[in-house]
Amino acid sequence: MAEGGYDVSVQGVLDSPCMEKDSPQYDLVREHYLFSGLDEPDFDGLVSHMSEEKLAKGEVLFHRGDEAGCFYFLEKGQVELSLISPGGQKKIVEVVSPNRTFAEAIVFMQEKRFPVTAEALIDSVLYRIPNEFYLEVLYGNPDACMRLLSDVCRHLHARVREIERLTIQNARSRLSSYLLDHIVDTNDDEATIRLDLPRHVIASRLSVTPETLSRLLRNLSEEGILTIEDRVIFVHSLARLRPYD
Amino acid sequence: MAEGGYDVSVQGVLDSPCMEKDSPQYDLVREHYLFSGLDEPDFDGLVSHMSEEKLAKGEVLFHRGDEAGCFYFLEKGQVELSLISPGGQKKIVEVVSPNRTFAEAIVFMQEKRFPVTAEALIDSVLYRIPNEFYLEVLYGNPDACMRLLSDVCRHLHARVREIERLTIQNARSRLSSYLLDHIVDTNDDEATIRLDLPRHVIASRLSVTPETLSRLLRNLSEEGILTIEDRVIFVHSLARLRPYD
DNA sequence: GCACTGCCTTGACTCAGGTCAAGGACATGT
DNA sequence: ACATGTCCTTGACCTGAGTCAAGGCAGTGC
Repeated sequence: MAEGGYDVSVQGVLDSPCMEKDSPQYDLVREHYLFSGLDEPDFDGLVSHMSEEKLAKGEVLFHRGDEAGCFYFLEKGQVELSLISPGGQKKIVEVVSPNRTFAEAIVFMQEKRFPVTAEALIDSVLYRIPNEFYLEVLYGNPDACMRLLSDVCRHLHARVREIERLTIQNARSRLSSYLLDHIVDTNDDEATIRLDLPRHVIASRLSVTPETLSRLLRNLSEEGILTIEDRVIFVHSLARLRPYD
Repeated sequence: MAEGGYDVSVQGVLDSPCMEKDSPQYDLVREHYLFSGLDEPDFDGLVSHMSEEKLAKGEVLFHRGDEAGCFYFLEKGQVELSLISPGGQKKIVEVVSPNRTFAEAIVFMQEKRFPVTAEALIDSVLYRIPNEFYLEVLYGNPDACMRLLSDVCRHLHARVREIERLTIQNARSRLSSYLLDHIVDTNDDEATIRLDLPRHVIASRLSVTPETLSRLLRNLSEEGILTIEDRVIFVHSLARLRPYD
């Protein structure tokens, strides 16, 4: 499964030319911070070079090491970005949610190859944005440049925090951080959390095995810190959940 | 030791106004890719806002969380960038060598705080570059923008590779990668490596304890893969050193 | 209904790497 | 020469998290 040839071409889907002006999708993309700074002609020029791509659950958009000539805007679905070892071990670095771009850092990489593998977690729709056209637009647009810079720096910071979690926090603390990041509702010392991903995906994000994640959740539950109901978790004591080290 | 107040002011050294035009230092900074794209007036304007800073071994330049109004060019010395847990555990994320800038990604961070702590590993000399002036120059200079973008993306990629090493490689493989990255001379299947850092710093970079690093090196040596002479290592079989997974 | 498949949980066992404690090898100062 | 400090190595022991193997529990298809 971790094999798979390096298929640089589009996977099994035909590109449709582009999206309609003033369609809901058009507006969504327009609002993204990487594009909102562009003036209308620039943006429309860019849109005319975008193409839609549909991915079925489990389909791979690109493999790590593939030649990278574009980046993506996810319209709907969920896409995981992962690292895969020659031994077949997989680590999910990030899960992209709708209305977010990904792989935009590629635009400036010296080595134009994707550093991760992208695979659809559920059926997804995305727009492919060719690097060269975005670069062109960017060149004459300092504001857009600054936005992109700030975007990439945010990613960089997120990666540093991930390294921190991996090195100076244990599995339980990582889980706590994850849970605290996914609170949908809270009052006082209690909170409700909705897990929007299957357990094994969360496990990989946290760099533990599904078995360990399962045990950790059971421990927290046995300690009375939280109650689990399928994908919804009720935290009874945020103070006790919060990691110390 | 991991305590230390959040001292935002300059640590124990007076800023000298700036460096002389056409001094060797001036030329060195000028050649750095973040500045080489600037025209002379822009660069000189920037230089007039730079200030020199000297750090003694062990001195801290800034702590994680400190307000960040500038980034740095290291003229000489060695500076470690590290993460420190409340429990006092430290992880060295990067060691900066001379003629490199660091913390430049801060310029674009929404939250203007250093995400790491910077401490001199040996006596060091550096130049402080205020964000606002660099930003100003950058704004009118698409080439410099592109360089910075590519710089930040390189960092981003390095962090992704670090995450990869931490999650899908074991300690031995990480050490192998490190050694392979520090080859000074090689022919055929042999190589010479010079370690330019004390063992405990290398250990932290690899996210292992000094004890484990010591044992790993001994194992490799006992297996006949390499010979250790203080800070110089002779690899007898690169093939056997190279990590498999 | 029953089989099949995907996803999660549980228990028993293993092991890589951390912790703790005790030196050793140099360098520096007195 | 001797103390002191820093950095590194070694051994004995421990433990967090992985591995392996065996179910459990939907959901889907026949």
